[in-house]
This record gives sequence, structure tokens and C-alpha cells, in this order.
Amino acid sequence: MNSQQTIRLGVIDTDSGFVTVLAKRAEAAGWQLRQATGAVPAPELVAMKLNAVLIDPAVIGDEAWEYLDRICGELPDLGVVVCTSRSTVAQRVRGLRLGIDDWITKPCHPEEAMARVEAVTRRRRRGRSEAEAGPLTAGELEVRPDQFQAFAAGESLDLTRREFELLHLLADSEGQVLERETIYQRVWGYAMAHGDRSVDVFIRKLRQKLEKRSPSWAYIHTHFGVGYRFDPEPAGIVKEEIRAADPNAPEFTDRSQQLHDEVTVGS
Amino acid sequence: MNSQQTIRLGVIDTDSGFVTVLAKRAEAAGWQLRQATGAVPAPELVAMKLNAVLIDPAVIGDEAWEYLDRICGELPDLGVVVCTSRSTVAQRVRGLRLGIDDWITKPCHPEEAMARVEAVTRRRRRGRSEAEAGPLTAGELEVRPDQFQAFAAGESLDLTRREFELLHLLADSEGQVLERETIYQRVWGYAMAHGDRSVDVFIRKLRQKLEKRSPSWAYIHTHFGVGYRFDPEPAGIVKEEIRAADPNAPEFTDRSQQLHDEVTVGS
DNA sequence: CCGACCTGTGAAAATGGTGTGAACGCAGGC
DNA sequence: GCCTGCGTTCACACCATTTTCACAGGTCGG
Repeated sequence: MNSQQTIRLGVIDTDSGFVTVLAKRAEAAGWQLRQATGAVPAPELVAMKLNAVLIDPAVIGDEAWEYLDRICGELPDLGVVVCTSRSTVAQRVRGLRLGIDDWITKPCHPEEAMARVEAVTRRRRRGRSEAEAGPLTAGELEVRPDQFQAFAAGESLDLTRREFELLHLLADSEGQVLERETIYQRVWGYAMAHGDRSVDVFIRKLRQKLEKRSPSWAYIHTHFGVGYRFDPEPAGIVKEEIRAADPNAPEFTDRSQQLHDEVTVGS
Repeated sequence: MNSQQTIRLGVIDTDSGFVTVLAKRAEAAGWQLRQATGAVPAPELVAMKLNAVLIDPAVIGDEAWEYLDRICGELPDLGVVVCTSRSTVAQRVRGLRLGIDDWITKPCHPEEAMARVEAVTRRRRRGRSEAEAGPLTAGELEVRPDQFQAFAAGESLDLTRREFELLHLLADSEGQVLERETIYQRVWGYAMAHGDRSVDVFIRKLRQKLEKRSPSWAYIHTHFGVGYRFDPEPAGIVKEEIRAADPNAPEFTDRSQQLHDEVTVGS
């Protein structure tokens, strides 16, 4: 469904002109970028949770081959694209055999670089369809994409597909307030018709099933006039946390909502 | 080791000079080649069991884009590399976005073409070779890939080829819920058409044959709106659980439901 | 406190997914 | 050519899920 997830790309290059333009376009496309101007150790690359890196080996120097070899070997899930000026057939062949996924020659159009990164990422995601996404945990909950189910205390919530997709989206955006339109768009896959109450109904079903298996937690919170927020809270603590969170809180840019929360809680 | 598996490559091109040289080198490397001089329908490509195709869209003509789109859409597991003289950035970007894995410009060195095909096919074939060999057991079942058969209590289930492939896939993913599209993709080798019921029909055939030879086990479970899950369960458990739950029935203290249940049961 | 609007809730109605039997078409063997 | 086994497609019945609707309850701005 949401295979169009944003791409997290690392760029290792010192050609500021190229990088700047690329960054601009990538951000416009919703990608997340990390930049560096020298070799980044493998563990740090892992920490960045990148889908791919775009590297100009020239900025690394003599150890470039060694570095590329190590990256490709240690991070089999990372797409590696080399982008460099002047290269021989022999170098490209060597690089590709080493494990590099694509080799582009500068000067190159940023769109093409992006398209190639995209192609590399796509191919990799497809390759491990089985791996799927890892399970999420929140409060007593465990959301398992490989089972299309959520569990509390080892027991299944018996969610239907839509219920699961909705809960998965919410749990994945823990702490964030999601508007109904956004939720509908992401779960149903198309725009919400004006006046559609489906989201509300499914939220209710989720709350019922959550309550049934995990009564002492509050997971889904309503934000009046906005949408819903997923945030596991042990029952009873609710008031304190909201009061404590208040100073930080005023995130919503809508009307004068913040006031409401205070009043509501205070009463 | 794993990088030295033979690659099955399809070449669609009329540039006999290039193709001849490529074929020579590829064969020297132990690859298996299939050649064509025009568009090859998707089903035929499936039958060839290729890892990748190398296509010059010029030999296909006006329908090249349409053809490439169809190939990429219907055969997600097939690597697609385009190799053509003269192309614009816009064309390359369009192609890569379409699902093409790599785009090379002629004239190109055969070694580089091979290296790029190799890069495209590299990732998804990891660890596939070892999975083939071993027999699987689950419940009373024994799945034997070497015979393309499954047995229960020493008796063959008399599975056809497709039935076996399906059961093998399911048993190999024991406990995991597999979507129909995934199943079709992996067993049939290409994308499932919308509304295709083949998977359902074969599941029924499997269930019949399993029931016949191993009546006291439930192997294949339906997940509504999603797909199927293979998980051997002794049939007895199900009945017991239902019977045990029935007398106690009032499971949850929601509204006034229990009353209804009791009345209903009492009658 | 009122009216307007938003959200929660239960149940009916519509939709759509699954099980199943059977007909069809195709290829390989006799 | 005819038969047989296999895979595909179709139609229908049944039922789980989803959507819709009406109303109750809550929240907000005056």
C-alpha cells in the first residue's frame, strides 16, 4: 500500500553546487537527506537509517575502494550509488562487482541521480518483501505487520484489515496528532469525501477492542476539531500528564485550541 | 559463492555486433542467454525463467514505453536493464521511474553491461539456493521438494505441480500471513490480475487433499481481507476451546450483553 | 445558557470477500 | 483424433466487513 514511503538518502560529496541543487529537489520530493563531506563509518550510517547513499569517492581519497568495499559488505540493506567525474570502464566494472548498485558520471542531472537512487531503493525493498516491517510496541500493545494483527498480553485483538491498517498508522505516528483527512488518505488510499464519518467509526471499534484486551491503558486521544493522537498512557495518569505537557503543548495552529485543553482538564 | 550463481539473461536487441560479443563473454562467465529481436510477451519471459533482460527499446518501436511498463509491472522479480544509443535525461528519468532498474548508453563496453546486469540481479538472490533442499515437516505433513510431493503418514497427497509449489511456499512461511498478491507473485511468477481467484481455488484443492490424508489437522487458515496462513493445528483443540468457552460464555462485562447471551443459550 | 457544530454510538443497509461446484480450454499421451 | 489431467474462469451462495444514517452527548463561541 504505502510503498511510496519517503526515501532517506545520505550524500557524501563536497561539490556544493551539485549537492545544494540535489538537496533542494530531494526535499521538494519529500525525501530526507543527511549530508557529509568525508567517509562516514558504517555504524553511523546504520544509525541514520538510510535507504541509500550517494557517494563521490573522490572526497574519500586513497581509501575509497576499501571504504566502498566495507560499506557494501557490512550494510547489505543499504543502496550504494557512486557519482563521480571521470571514471574508466574498468573502475566502474570493479565498483559494480564490489557490490555498488549504480555508478553515475558527473556532470549529471539531479533528477537522474534521484531517479537512480529511487530505482536502487525500489529494487532493494522488493527483494525482501518477506522481512516486512519490524513489530511495533507501545504500552501493552504489540503491532505485528507480518500477522496483520495487534496483540496485548499475547492475545490477539482480532482486528479486521482496515482496523489494523488504522492502528498501524496511528502507532507508527505515536505522539502526533493526525487529521482525519490525513488518516483517511493514508489508510483508505484516496481523498476523504466531505462529511465521511468512517474514521470516527473505526476509531470507536479500535477503542472497543483495545479496551477489551488492555483495559488499563488509554491509547487513542481525541483532539477536538482536528483529529486523533496515539499515545499509550496508563489509566489514571492522564490528568497529570496533560497538565505537565501543557507548557510545551501549543502545537496546534488551529483556532484557540490550547485554551480548551486547559479548561477541559481543569474542570 | 552466492555471487557465482549462473545468471539467466534475456537480450532483446538487433545490434548483432554488440550482442555477439556480449554473448561470447557471458557464456564464458557461465551465464545462460536467451536472445530475441523484438518484443517478447510477458508469459514467454516467465517461461524462460530469466533473472534479467537487457533491452534496446529501439527494436521495439513505438510501443516501447508501453511494453516496458507492462514488463516492469507484471514481472516485479525480473531485472530490467535498458541499453540504447542516444537518450535524453527526461527519457532516462521516465524509464527509471517506470520501474526500469538501470539505463545504459551505447556504445558501451560489454563488461560494464554485464556488471550492471549483475548488480541488478545481485540482491534478491541471496540465500535462495539453500532453501530448496531440505524436506519440511509440519504436523503430520512432510513436504519433500526433491519429489515435488507432500506426504502424510507415508502416503502421497498426489499434488500437482502448482499445488505443490503453493503448499511449499505456505509451509516455508509457517505462521506468517501471506497476502494473495504475494502468493501469486511467488508461485505463478508474475503479478496477479485484479479479481483473479486462482489462489482461492488452489487453496481449496489443497485443503481437500490435506483433509483426505490428514483429517485431524487444520493446516491452512484464512485471514479475511488479507490472505492465508499456514499453521498446523490438531483439529481437536478447536472443538474443545469452543465447547469450553460456551458454558462460561460471559466473557466480558460490557453493557448488558451477558443477559442476551445467557437468555439465548438458555433457550 | 443557547445555538451551532463536532464527536460517540448503535444498528440497518450496502458492499465486497470467500467457499464451492462446475464448465471451459489447453496440452500431452494413447 | 480422442481421452485425460491440469489450470483457469465463471456463477452463485453465504457471510464478514464496511459504510451509512439517525440520534445522543459534548464542546465551543457568543
